[in-house]
Order: sequence, then C-alpha cells, then structure tokens
Amino acid sequence: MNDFGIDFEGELNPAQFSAVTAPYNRPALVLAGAGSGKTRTLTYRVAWFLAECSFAPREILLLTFTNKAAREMLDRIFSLTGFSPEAFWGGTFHSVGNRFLRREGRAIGVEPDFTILDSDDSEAFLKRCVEEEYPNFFSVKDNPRVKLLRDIISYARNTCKSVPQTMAECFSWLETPAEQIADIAKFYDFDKRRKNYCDFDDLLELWKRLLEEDDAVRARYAGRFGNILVDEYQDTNSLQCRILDLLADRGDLTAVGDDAQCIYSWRGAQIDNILHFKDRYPAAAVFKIERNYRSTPQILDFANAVLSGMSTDDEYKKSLVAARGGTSKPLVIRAMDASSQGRQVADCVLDAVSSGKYRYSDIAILYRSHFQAMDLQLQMQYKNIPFVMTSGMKFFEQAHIKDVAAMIRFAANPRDFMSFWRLLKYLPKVGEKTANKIFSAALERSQKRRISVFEALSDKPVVAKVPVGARESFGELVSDVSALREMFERSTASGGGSGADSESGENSGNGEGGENSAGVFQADLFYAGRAASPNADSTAASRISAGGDEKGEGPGSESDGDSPVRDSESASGADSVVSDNPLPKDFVKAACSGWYSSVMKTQYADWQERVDDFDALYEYAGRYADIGDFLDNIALETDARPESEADAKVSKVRLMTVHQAKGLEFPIVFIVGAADGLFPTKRSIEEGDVEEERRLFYVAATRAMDYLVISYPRVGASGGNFEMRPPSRFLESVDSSLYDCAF
DNA sequence: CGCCCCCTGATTTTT
DNA sequence: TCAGGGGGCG
Ligand SMILES: Nc1ncnc2c1ncn2[C@@H]1O[C@H](COP(=O)(O)OP(=O)(O)OP(=O)(O)O)[C@@H](O)[C@H]1O
Repeated sequence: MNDFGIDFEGELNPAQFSAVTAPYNRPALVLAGAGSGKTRTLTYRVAWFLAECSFAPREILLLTFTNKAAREMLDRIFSLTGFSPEAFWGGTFHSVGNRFLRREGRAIGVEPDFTILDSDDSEAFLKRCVEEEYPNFFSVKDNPRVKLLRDIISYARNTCKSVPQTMAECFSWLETPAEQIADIAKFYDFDKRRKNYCDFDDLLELWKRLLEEDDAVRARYAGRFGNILVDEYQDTNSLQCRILDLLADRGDLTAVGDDAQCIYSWRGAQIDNILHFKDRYPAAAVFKIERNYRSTPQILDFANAVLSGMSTDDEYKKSLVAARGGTSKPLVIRAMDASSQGRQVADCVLDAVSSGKYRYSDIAILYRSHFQAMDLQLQMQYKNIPFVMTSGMKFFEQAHIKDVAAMIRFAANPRDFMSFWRLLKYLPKVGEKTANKIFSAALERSQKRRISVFEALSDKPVVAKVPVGARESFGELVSDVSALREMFERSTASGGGSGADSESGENSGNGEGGENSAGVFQADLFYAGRAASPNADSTAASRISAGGDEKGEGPGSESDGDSPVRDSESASGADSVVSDNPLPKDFVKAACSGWYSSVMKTQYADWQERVDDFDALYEYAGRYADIGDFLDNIALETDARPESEADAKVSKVRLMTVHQAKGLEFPIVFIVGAADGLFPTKRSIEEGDVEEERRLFYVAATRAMDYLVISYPRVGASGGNFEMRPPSRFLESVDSSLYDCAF
C-alpha cells in the first residue's frame, strides 16, 4: 500500500490500470468514450507518479483547455491525493502559458509584468490599431467588423496558419484583401508588444515562441517535468499541440481524450492531433477503455445511437458497454414554446427533488446557446428553485467590474493606455477622440519633463485638453488613480522590488532603446520581488514541501524556482499583515469608491445592484495576496460569478451550455432546445456540416448518470416573428424505442 | 466631436 | 429583444 491508501488495482479496471502504471517516460494515449473513466485514469496516474515514482507535485504538468475542466481535474486530484491544485503546474493552457511568460518571457523580449487583455480588451485595442493604420477601414461597408477581424486573426494564430491562408480557407467570401488584414494583424501584434499587452492567443503563441527560440529554457522545463498530462486532448489546437511536442520531447506525455467529443474545432481544435498521435509519437502506447461507468444502459444506448450516423476513423471506433444497471429510458418532452418548456422543466426539477432522492445540485440543465437559458431562468425564479447560471455575461466582463479593474490595471501598468482611455470616456463631453488627445498630451508631458504619467495628468497643458465641464470629474479620477498608484508602489516596495514602469510611460517608438532595457531590468526586479513576497511562503507550495519529498534544485533555479505558483491562494495569512502592504481587496475598495462610485450612479439606472457586485469583487479579491495575481485571474478566470463560501454550499440546479458541461457529470440532466435550428444551430445546418453539433449532442447526453430528459419547443421566436421548429435531427435519428415520450 | 435618436437585422460555442 | 450602425444636431 502507498501513502495515499489507494488500491490502484482494485479501484481501476485492467485497461485503466495498465494506463495508470505505464512507464512515465513513454508516451501514452488513453482513447476512450464518454464516462469510461478517462479523467479518473489521469488522476490515478498522477497519484501513481507521486506514490510509486517519487515525483513531486511540481514535477507534474497538468493541462486542459477550459477552466471548468481544469478545475474538475485538479479537484479530483486533490480528493485523491490531498495535494492542492497550486502544488502542481496545472490549469488551462492559457493560465500555464501566463505562468511561463511571467517567469521566462524576458528571453524573447516579453517583459514579465505584462497586462493580459481579455477578449473585450483585445477587441477594443484591435479597433484602435485599425483606426490608426487604416482610418477608413470601417467605413468600407464590405470590410469585416472588429469582432470578425479579431476572430480571423485569432483563428489564424491558433491554427498556426498565415492570415492569407486562413482567409482563403475559411473567409473567402470577404472582399477585403488578405494582405491588408495580415498587415493589420502585424500592426496589432507590434503595438501589443509596445504597450506590454498579451492577449489570450499571446499566452499560447509567445509561450510556443519561447520554447522554440530559447532551447535552454525549453530543455530546463522539459527536464523538470517528469510527466505532462493533458485532459480533453481531442480539443487541442495546433498551437497547443506544438507546445506539448516541445515540452514532451522525451516522450513523457500522457494524452487523454475522445475523438467523438471534439467540440472546439471552430476555434482551431484539430481532431487529427489525437487521431494521428501515433504518427507523432511512434513509441506511444494506446489504451482503450470500453466500459462506461457513468450512465445507465438506457442513456448509453441513446447516446450511442446519436453518434451512429457519424463517420469515425475505423481505428478509433469505440463500442461502449455500460458497467451499471438502470431502468428508465431517456424521456422526451415536447413543449409549445420556450417558456412552456421552461415551465415543464422546472416542474420536473421540483418532482425530482420532492421525491427525496435528489438534491438541486444533482441536476443540470444544458443548452446549445446561452439565449435559451433566459426562459429557464424566469421559470426557475418564478418557482423559487435555487439555481446558478454559468453561461452568458461573465462576472468579470461586466462593464462596471472592468472599469474598476481598469483603474487598478492602470495603476499597476501605466503603459496600459487602454485602461485609462476606458475611464476617460466616462467624463462628460469626452469621447474616443478627446480621450486620445488627453492621454497623448499626458505622455508627451511625462516624457518632456521626465515625470510620471500620473504627475503629468495634473500638468496644466494636459488639463487644458479636458473640456471645461469635465475638469472637476477629471481631477477626481486623477486623484483616485494616483492614490491607487501610490498603493501599488507601496505593495511592490514591501514585497522587495520596485515598480517596473513607474516613470517611463509609453516607449513611443522613437528609438530610445536605452530606456527600454532599463524597463526590462526593473521589471525583473519587480517580478522577483513578487515571487519572493513573504505571503508566498505561506502557500500551498511550502505546505506541500513539508509533506512531500523536497528535491534538490539545479543551479539557477533559485530565482526562477520550479515551484508552480508564486501566489497565495488564500489570503488568510495576508489578512494579518497591516495595511502597510496593500492587498488586492484594498485596491478594490479604493477603486470602487470615490470617482467611480459617482460615475456609476449617473451611468447606470441599476447602479444599486452593481454595488452588490462590488461586494462580491471585494470578497473575491480577499482570496489573493498579490495584486498581479488578482488581475491575471480576473482576465483568465471567466466564471459567471465568484461564489462566496457560504453560497457555494447551497444546493443549486446548474444552468449551463453543453460546452461548459464537458467533462462533468450529473445524476439528472436536461437537454433543452433540442430542435433543428437550435441544436443543431441554424448556422451549422446552412453550412452543411452538423457533425460537430452531433458530437456536442453526444457530449450533452453522456453527462447524465441516472436520468436524461430532452425537451424541445415546437415554435421558436426568431427575431420578431415565430417559426415552427421540427425536433432535432439528432433526436429523430435515434430509434424511438430507445426513449419514452411525455406526450 | 460628443451625444442622442431611429432603424435594422440577428442570436453559437471559450480563453 | 436589443445591440450596434447611421444620421443629424448642438
Ligand atoms: N474503474 C471504475 N470503477 C468505478 N467507477 C469508475 C471507474 N472508472 C470510472 N468510474 C466512474 O465513472 C465516472 C466517469 O469517469 P470520468 O469522469 O473519469 O470519465 P471520462 O472518461 O473522463 O468522461 P468524459 O469523457 O465524459 O470526460 C466517474 O464517476 C468515475 O468515478
């Protein structure tokens, strides 16, 4: 028996057991259908490495694409081994890429204190880039709008293809010359570097570049990881696949996935990555699990039937057999319209709970697209059913939250011009153009007089650019961000470093290389300070090293230590630190009051509710000890709403998209909106390819353990008018003997 | 140039 | 239903 009290052989079936115990230095591919215990295999393999191969948690790299799947994976490892998520190098590709770049980015000229742009930020930034480079671009009506432009560029980057190639393959209907869009992409990229921004794609692309261009760094990390485990491997894109190949060049890779569950090809996921795994890793051992432990045989038969129309690569065709029993078939409900559907689903939920066998939290309601959740939400509220909805507007993407974050971000990185620009636009009579002028003036003064941007903002020539009626408000804004800046300087000073970019403002491309390198150096200091902050000591990393086996570190690993986290998850230790070292929550408090609180009252009729969000934000900030970590997580952690500790305990029905449900399981699952035009979507039908939709439907059905209920509205409101909708073709393709009808 | 009003048309999925 | 574009006024 081992440290964890796990009976590996007893708790796993033979196929799982051989995958778990396969040599760590040989590539392993676990390819199996839904609910067959792939994630279980992955988590046990981690436990095996810890128990039998004397790996330390920080020698294990765990990756997956979505936040939810990452959390599921890490939580399950925690319950199995007792090692908390921070002990490992683990999380989404983006969050781990972020960690790599913060540590090692300098090697490829990325300053470690960069600001992460979320999708809204990058869209706004791209728009500005276009307007600078091609002022009339958006006046040409055939040209793509910013959103599409961003999608094209992003898709190209995620598939490692050139913009013209992407245009030709996927956007050939666009009139705009591909070279022009390629040029915009280039300019966007250049300007991001200049402002020290990383968008989501940079977190992968620059990570890849780092590994490609600095072989010493690559080799150091490749050597550090005893094994790299990837869940949901079928949804990796070219960029992620390349990163893995670079890091796992010694074959220490465990890939886990199911080609029938590939649902992210629209953002570049390559199903071939998993199908041709053996071509790239000829030494790979492939493990297949044919047994499904999650669902009743009836649910499984239904799910298999959904898939039967699909053409799969023969080699990887899987036949799942249920390991458990069950009696009831999936139930199909037909409703008049969306609101009647909501009512019926809500009634079913109440029935299930009043039976006493299930809690609200055992139930998930899944849908193809977020707008379908609206009617459900209403009915749930009406019937007083506790629920949590994780689709739609993300908490941190709401304007008022981003405004507050913008104030803190600007204080932390004065080159983050977009953040301050965003705030300036709230001043009366100040729009995009005036905001530009104000900020340019501030930059100019700061450079000319060698003062900080913050001081420059109070300089007369700068104030002169502010419309008279906005000056009072402007003054309050400046005083608030200056106060935040002062807090930021205190927080980094007490951490042992100094502000990275306190004085320089923007390097305005006029060839002052000297200033640039000074900035890099300072950033280095700053970053080391963060990593070594006293709070970091009380983190999981040290808790782990007390319990786990501490391994000696190679030379040079002191400053770039191999411990996966630098942050403190819980600020419980930080709480006791006196206000001398301002904490993230103090920043939040400061930013939410003062200037912004009055702006919000004039800006939003529902400001009262938004104030409640500030309380939630404050509580969330309390979990962090480092302001940089806090800001990173705001951008990367796109959860619907950070739940308070007490709130998380309340049993609630979960409303979410099928995409979000991937990798999860629930005793009772509802799939709503199973009508042609909704699921599969109208778009996919028109484009003539519904295979990914089919896989998505399969993912949805296989989330269910005990009961699966599928419903569809017969009429749907599309725009102003109503449309009759036939049941989903996926439902129709299933033999009616495999389900019951409630009508 | 900011701001307001009217009209249109469209609704996928994530980091 | 409402976000976003276009047009016109101050
Ligand atoms: N050998 C086993 N014995 C008992 N239960 C098992 C076994 N293997 C898997 N299970 C259970 O089956 C369920 C599904 O497992 P898991 O989530 O790991 O599957 P998966 O293949 O990752 O599914 P998906 O493809 O849907 O993500 C879990 O509740 C798991 O505990």
